[in-house]
Amino acid sequence: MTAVKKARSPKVAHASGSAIDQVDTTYLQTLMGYNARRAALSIIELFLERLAPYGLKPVDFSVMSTICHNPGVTSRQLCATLNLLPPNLVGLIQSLESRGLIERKPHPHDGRAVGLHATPKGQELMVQAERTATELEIEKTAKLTPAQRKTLLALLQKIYL
Amino acid sequence: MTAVKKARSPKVAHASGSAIDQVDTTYLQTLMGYNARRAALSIIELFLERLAPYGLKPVDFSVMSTICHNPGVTSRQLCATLNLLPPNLVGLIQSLESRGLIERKPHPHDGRAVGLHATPKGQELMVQAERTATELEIEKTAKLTPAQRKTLLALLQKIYL
DNA sequence: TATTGTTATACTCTATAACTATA
DNA sequence: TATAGTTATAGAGTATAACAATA
Repeated sequence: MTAVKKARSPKVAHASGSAIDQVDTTYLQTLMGYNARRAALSIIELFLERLAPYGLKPVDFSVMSTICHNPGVTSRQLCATLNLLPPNLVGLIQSLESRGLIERKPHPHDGRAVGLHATPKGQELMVQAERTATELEIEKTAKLTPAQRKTLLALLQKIYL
Repeated sequence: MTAVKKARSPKVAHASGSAIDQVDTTYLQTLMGYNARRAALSIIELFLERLAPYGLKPVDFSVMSTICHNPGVTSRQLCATLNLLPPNLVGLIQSLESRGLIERKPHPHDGRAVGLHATPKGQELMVQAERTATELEIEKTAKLTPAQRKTLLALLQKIYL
């Protein structure tokens, strides 16, 4: 069930003039980066469709979710946590604020920083959005048992955390 | 060991004026898309460094690797296999050709199509590049046992294949 | 009529340098 | 001096529409 086929050496080749009917990706499938990227893009494709009604793309969603679960979090903390660059967060935050989903309040101890808080409207949106996201993910991972799903999450976190 | 903590509801919040010291990402960590993307980006980051000497980025690498293992493969087949769009492959193929890594030969049965073949130079480069990629991946997944690594690959493929 | 490969182009995402205000 | 937030901008990646040549 977890068997992985041996990758073919690049030197092994078909005759020069023959056509390929079935493309062999055995080697690429041995690479974690390739598989993780393909799996992520597959999920994100559906994510974009399902979350479009909320006006949220993956990064917007992760930022909003993190703000909801961490009221008062700063931009810098968001960047460090979600691996974003500060300049790329500025417009995103402004957009969320102008939509009335978040508020910027002065930081309690640091006059340079700004605490980000979800408004009631933003909180309500995210309750629905998170429900939608979780549902979509369960659909996309339908071939996995709940135990396999837990295992997969834990193993992925061992790579990037 | 594979335990997954319960996600906190978005409604649960700290007091409005308090600062966040440790950012809670419990909910995002329950999402496969988030974890797969973070893991992929973590691996790709090192991939870019290590494969830069070969002049190969992830997409170049996957295209070259697929051509090596499938001599005579067409652009369309590459697009379908690697989930790329034809217009975005044109410049990439031209670049690989001008570097002397691949050759374009007429397709045996289809006058519209062009068969792509790795040159000896391209094959030699890819033997080294694939070795480097495999090494880097083993480093990045060092926290996983070989059995866990196999499991992870198989589970990811259940999502996107 | 459908498909392969191509061109042109637009849009999004990501990255870098430099500035200001505060610590 | 270092850090938070910001601005401007450049580069890479990804997307759509339309075309010529061939099936």
